[in-house]
Amino acid sequence: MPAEIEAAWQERWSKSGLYDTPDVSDRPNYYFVTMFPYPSGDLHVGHWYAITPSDCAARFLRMRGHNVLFPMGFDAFGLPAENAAIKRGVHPSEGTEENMANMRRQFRMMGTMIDWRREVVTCHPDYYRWNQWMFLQFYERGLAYRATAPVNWCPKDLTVLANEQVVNGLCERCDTAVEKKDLTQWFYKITAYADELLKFDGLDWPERVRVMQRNWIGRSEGAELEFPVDGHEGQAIRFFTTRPDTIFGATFMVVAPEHPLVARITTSDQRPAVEAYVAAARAETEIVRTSAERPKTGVATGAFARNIYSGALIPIWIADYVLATYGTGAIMAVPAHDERDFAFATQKGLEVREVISVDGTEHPPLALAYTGPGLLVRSGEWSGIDSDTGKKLIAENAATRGIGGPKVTFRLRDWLISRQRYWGTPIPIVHCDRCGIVPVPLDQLPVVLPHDVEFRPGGDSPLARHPSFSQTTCPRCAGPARRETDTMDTFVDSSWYMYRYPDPSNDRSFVNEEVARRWLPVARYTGGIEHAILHLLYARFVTKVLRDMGSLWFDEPFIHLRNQGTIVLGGQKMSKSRGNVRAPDEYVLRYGADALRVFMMFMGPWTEGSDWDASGIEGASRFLNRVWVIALAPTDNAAPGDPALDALVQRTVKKVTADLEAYHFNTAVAAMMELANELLHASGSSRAHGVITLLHLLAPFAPHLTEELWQRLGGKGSIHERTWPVFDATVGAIKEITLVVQVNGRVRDRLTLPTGTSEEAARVAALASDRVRQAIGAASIGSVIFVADRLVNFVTEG
RNA sequence: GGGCGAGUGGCGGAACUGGCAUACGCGCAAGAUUUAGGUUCUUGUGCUCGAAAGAGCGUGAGGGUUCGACCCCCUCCUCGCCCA
Repeated sequence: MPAEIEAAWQERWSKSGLYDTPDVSDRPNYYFVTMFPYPSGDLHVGHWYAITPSDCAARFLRMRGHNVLFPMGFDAFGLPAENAAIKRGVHPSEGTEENMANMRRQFRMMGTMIDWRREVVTCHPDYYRWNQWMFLQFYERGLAYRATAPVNWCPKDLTVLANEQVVNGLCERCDTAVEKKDLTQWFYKITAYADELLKFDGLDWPERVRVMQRNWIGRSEGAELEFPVDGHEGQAIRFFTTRPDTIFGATFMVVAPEHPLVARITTSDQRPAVEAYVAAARAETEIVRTSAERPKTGVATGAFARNIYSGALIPIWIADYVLATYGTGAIMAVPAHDERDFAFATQKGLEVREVISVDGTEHPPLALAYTGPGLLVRSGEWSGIDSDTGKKLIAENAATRGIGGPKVTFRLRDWLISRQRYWGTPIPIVHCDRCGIVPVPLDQLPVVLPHDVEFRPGGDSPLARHPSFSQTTCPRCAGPARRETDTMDTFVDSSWYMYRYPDPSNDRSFVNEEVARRWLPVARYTGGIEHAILHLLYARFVTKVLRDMGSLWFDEPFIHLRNQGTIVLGGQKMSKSRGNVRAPDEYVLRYGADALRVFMMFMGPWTEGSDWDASGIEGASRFLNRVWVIALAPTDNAAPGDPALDALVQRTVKKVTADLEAYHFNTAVAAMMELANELLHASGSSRAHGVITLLHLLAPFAPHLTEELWQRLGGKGSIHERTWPVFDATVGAIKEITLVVQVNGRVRDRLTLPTGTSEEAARVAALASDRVRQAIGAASIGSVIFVADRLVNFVTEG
């Protein structure tokens, strides 16, 4: 039954173009985007959980008078399709197209208000040519560059990864331990925007996400300095420290085993131990090396540096807890004021020298590192000043001595965008023996991904083996040249797709400015919290670059952001790669899409996520059946109205409206259930009005059922084009309240009184209650607490 | 280790700004309708004592502030996320 009604309405909506959103209308435009999926083949329950509440919110805004654009597309490049090609011989484009066709069908089945005319598919050349265009613009501005660096390599996916794609030292996709490799790769210079990316002014974003991005960017202020290596004229070890105020306490140095100076300064008697240690450290992963629980290991190089502040000669050690890829790959160790240095010093018997003291006096040997603020002691001319001032003064002093100075560092690294894989956007670069790196001229875009490639497990990218693709002529000198065969990280594709929906088929620019000005930036964006760093940070970066290029006029892509929680099954996030997905199709077949939609929104607070337990869908289904029965039951309109029911209807309008504004779908559904329960037993004109109002409130949640009932009840046009009910405060006013009567904080009675009853009247009414009098007994009343329309509390004395 | 969030019936969860704890739903029990099952409807459903009226206890544990605490403060436990 629901399935038939639903399919019929989907068909009619599609034919009538109900969800085709015009660029210009008599209503204000509102751009609502929810994250597009990777075309993995099926929309599972997790996708429904992400999308149907967003659709509900978009429909709500539409009924409130906005011209809402709610588009959808596919993040269609990526590894799974290519891995399937290697395993099963299906070309990635075929598999992807098939998957997208199936998922479009499923999207329709959900009853979403997606405007499919604006679909964006990132693996189509008319989309990815703009990836290439942007790359060339970035290149021209020095924001895309090629460099050799130790990069993250996933030995299973056979490609490099961006820092953001390495989670606890494991590949974000396949949980394989990531290795470090020195490779020449393409980067986007996101660090150039590090400071601006720390600002979230004017954004309505969850605090959590902002904190995560701030942590990821990891700005730290300090100083970069150098200490000369004793006995090695002209050699110095540069290091960054956030605590230049503790420099007099630097009693040794630690450099990464991979540090270039290690081989040069190691003394001959230490050489065998150092070489063995370096070899062992190289074999370890970063997670193991930096784990706080792991005992600190290290070997002395035999060399010494001069702490030019304290004047001491301090030993230089190598230890694997210092990473070559962070900062300068070397630190000054201040065991008295850093926990890791303290642990290392204790273990190796190195000197601990206190230089920061809470009370300004020196203490006996410390049992623990003191990492807090204090006064400098044993710090030469700076002794006695506070540590914050000390940081500043010593950093400045280093600058005057020509050995460094104040410095701000970031944890954020540049975004590594090259991937040694086939199924992605080709990087539009030609390598010419004569001219070097030559960008592909703009009029030659797109550089189309060739279709006829050979997929083989392992080894290099299929593009590198494709002769007519890789062999080309240099655009500059017309001599023989090679094309770049790396493709772009798919996060490049998704970093700007929201700018393409308004004008998806434009072949002159990525978006027409006039159209763009009608929609951009995104007013509301919803999606999974797992994208808090990666996708959202990249999208912000790309937006800022496009702004600086003059292509966009705003600073941030997404003004308002909310994240749904994750759907968990068997203790794990539901996802195809984890093999714990539940298909919605069987539920849709049995209960209908509306029931599944309502259930997903009713399960719990959307922003918190939930464990998947399908048994509750019965409740949603019963509720919708009840609405059906109530709506179609004959009503005697001549019968007198019921003010209490009218009031409940109005309060439900208020509650559902407020809840939808706040993404509290679960309590909105609960409120509508309560109203339905009342309507079931009501009759007369109030009931008829209540039914119509309920259908409007329910329309964004259950679009098919409400549309069908609206039509059956003789409504004109689509219910989805109707105006959202407005709360009538006069009708909805609460006329009677339950006053709780407490004696000494314990509830002794409840009285029904008119709203606004005065303290005096409430007191009198309360004391008229036998139960209250009994509870007070012989005691005398001390004070009386009165909260209007809520409670009166008698506090007794003696 | 640091930061953030969370912990409420058998289960999912609700509770405005410190004011009736457990709305709404699932499940369960009893009843009505039905040949039966299913559907639907009604009633009940935190724990303890009690025939009942009612009383006491009760929001992870312990303490505090307050007339009054799921809510605020302190200590601790557990889980999740981010950072190290």
